[in-house]
Amino acid sequence: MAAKRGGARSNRSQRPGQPPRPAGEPPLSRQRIVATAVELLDAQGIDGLTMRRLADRLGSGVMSLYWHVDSKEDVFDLALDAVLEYRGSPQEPQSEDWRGEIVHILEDWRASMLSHSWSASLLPRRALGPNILSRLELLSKALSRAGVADADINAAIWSLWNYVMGATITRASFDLSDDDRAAAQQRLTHLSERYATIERSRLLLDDDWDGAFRKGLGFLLDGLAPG
Amino acid sequence: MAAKRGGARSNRSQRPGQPPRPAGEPPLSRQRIVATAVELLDAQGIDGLTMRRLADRLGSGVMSLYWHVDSKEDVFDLALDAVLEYRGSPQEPQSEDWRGEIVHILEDWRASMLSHSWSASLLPRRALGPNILSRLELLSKALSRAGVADADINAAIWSLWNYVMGATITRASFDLSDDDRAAAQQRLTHLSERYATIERSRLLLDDDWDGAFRKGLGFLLDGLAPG
DNA sequence: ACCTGAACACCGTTCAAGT
DNA sequence: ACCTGAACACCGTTCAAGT
Repeated sequence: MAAKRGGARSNRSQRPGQPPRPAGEPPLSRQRIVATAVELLDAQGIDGLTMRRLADRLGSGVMSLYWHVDSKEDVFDLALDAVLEYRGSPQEPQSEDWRGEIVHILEDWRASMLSHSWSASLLPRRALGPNILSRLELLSKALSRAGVADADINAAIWSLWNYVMGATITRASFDLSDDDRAAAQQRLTHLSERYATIERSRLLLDDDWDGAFRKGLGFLLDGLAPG
Repeated sequence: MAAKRGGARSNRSQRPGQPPRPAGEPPLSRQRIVATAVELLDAQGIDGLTMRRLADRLGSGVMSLYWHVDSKEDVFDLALDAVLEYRGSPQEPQSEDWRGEIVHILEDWRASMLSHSWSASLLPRRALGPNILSRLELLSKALSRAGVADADINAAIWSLWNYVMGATITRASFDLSDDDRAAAQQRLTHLSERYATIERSRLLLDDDWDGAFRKGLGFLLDGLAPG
């Protein structure tokens, strides 16, 4: 068994086309681990991230990771927050267009998550890193400036958060399965007496995700700050 | 190694206080598997569901499950949809209060998911089972009756879906970690120049989840069908 | 301070076989 | 038609040890 294990490991570290890491390999660090985890997640999805594979990519032993990181769970948290760094100009033009500003903040948030589609499925499990908090802060300020009453601010923030997270998660999960969607709509047609209404409106085939996101956000903002 | 395995198995099937299943054990079935999976998920959470543990609870060998079920993924799908069965009276009183009706549908949806908190974290990965579709159908009909224009119906459905799913996922994940939330708010205070606004509004300590849900839903419905 | 390999206690699923 | 055990190819993490 030990021999078999050994064989498997050497297969892994001699991946075809991947020469052994040069001796000048930079030392392990929390940062390098997180960056590589994001790469791996982008390439292989959520189930593709394995402490063993991560270590391989970094050219180190598995257990070396645990010096810099508490657990796999920790890696997930760090990767999620890393991907949510806000890259907008810190000094916004302070326009009068508060509504455009809020829409921009939320569309950017959604876009950041959609460009790393695993991030949506990571959300339900985890905590609020500094980059998420920064975005919430930004949003809160914009809502204040827009004149939302103090008593309504938290509810407004959570409403928008809920909407964005729901939309992003939905979009990311449906994206994986265009065929599934077609098949589902097919099933609907087949059972059309049970699902007559959503069959007729072609709910599952509508694929203008960006448009639907904007439209729904519009409804919500109308409700939040009428006039 | 074979011996060790055997030992582990017999430990498992002789859990303390759990007599061996009587010979009259009902036969395995898809239904029984799903029901037991839900039990197990309720008791142990998402990481607690294991094909091996599931088989143990059912008094069968692991591989017997695979006759009735395609994969673990399949079990997740079935468990999620099982928990979303709609238990309302099929013949609603058809009230004039369309808004109350919609609120009821969505609060019931949220409540169903929150009473099986693992269901929220399952959402991002998966498909639309019959019970989910039924709820969408119900919602669609209510929106029609409320006078939402046909052209807006799909956007309205997805907006409400996004909101409910986002709210449920957020609530379920924050529920696990009251301490984390307090710690996070603590951190905020400590770095208060960066997060001044959300620190002041005590965003992370606000725990009237039900109230926030209803309030935000109100905003959204105001936007969806003003007047 | 930082990195390591061996070992432990698990996983999901394939396969060939049993009834 | 339905159920099974052995085996395969993995996991995350503990631990004692190395530099």
